[in-house]
Amino acid sequence: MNSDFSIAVHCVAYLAKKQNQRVTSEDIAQSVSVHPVRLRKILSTLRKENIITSKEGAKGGFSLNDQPEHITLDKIFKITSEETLVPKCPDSNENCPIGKNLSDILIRVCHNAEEHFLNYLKGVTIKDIIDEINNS
Amino acid sequence: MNSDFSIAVHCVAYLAKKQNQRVTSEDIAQSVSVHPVRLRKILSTLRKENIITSKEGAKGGFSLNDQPEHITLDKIFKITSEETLVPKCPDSNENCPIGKNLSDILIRVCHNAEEHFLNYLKGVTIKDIIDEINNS
DNA sequence: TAAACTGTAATCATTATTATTACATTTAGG
DNA sequence: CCTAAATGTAATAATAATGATTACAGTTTA
Repeated sequence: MNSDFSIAVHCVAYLAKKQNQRVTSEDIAQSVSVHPVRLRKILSTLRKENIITSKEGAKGGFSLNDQPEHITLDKIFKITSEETLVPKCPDSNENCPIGKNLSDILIRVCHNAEEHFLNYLKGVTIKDIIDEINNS
Repeated sequence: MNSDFSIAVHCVAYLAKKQNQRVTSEDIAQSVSVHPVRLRKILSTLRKENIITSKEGAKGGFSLNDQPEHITLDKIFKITSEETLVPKCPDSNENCPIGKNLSDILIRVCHNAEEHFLNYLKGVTIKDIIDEINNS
């Protein structure tokens, strides 16, 4: 798994802290310590999923579409990292009854386990994160 | 995440299919399509955790310690891949209140989510896997 | 029309993963 | 007691994934 998920959460939390302002990728990059181009790539997927809005050109930037209490972490995880908990099994031996069938079974099992992972994240909102930051 | 987990499950399922026999890493490698040295490294961690027994020398090899219905996948996951679902956050800006605190919070949240992932795997045994293979 | 932005493709650097080689050690069996 | 067949493990090499950077086109403000 790459760190797109944690970077995306960071971006969204940052935008939530600056609600109703327009923030540049340069600005967010300062906080996350990640290259602005990489951020824009991640922000771009968040925009396509309607989490944020972007505006090009001078005085452009990014802003949040929704209230922090309505944005749950499972949604961000799905956008950035869905199926990454499902292992890539090596292409095992087709002539072996175990090798032949195991990977499909394991993929299904891990997919179900990921659902439970996501279900927990569904209970955590960006507001929860912000609140925790404020209390620390 | 590397594929140690799925390889380990494959090994254990293979040994379960050949209960009471001693199987070589070469033999298992045939089924998994992975280099025997890599397998022995993974098998070595399974041995240290008492899942399997190994015997060196001629006529040596690996065998299962326990009944397939007593081996749950969460245990194998913990041995091979614990904490891999917890994102490595980039070292973000210490001077930014969000950057400073977010990674600890996210790590905790993902750790909890991983618990739910593991809890699901706890309900799946090697016997379940074998049964599914036999029915497919 | 210049400056400040986003959008995105392409390339390069770094890190993680996997395969392979090499060799020490153990054990069975003639 | 010697040889062949195994595990155990370190070290290196090859490959793949991740991340940073460069480059530049397009958009918008002033």
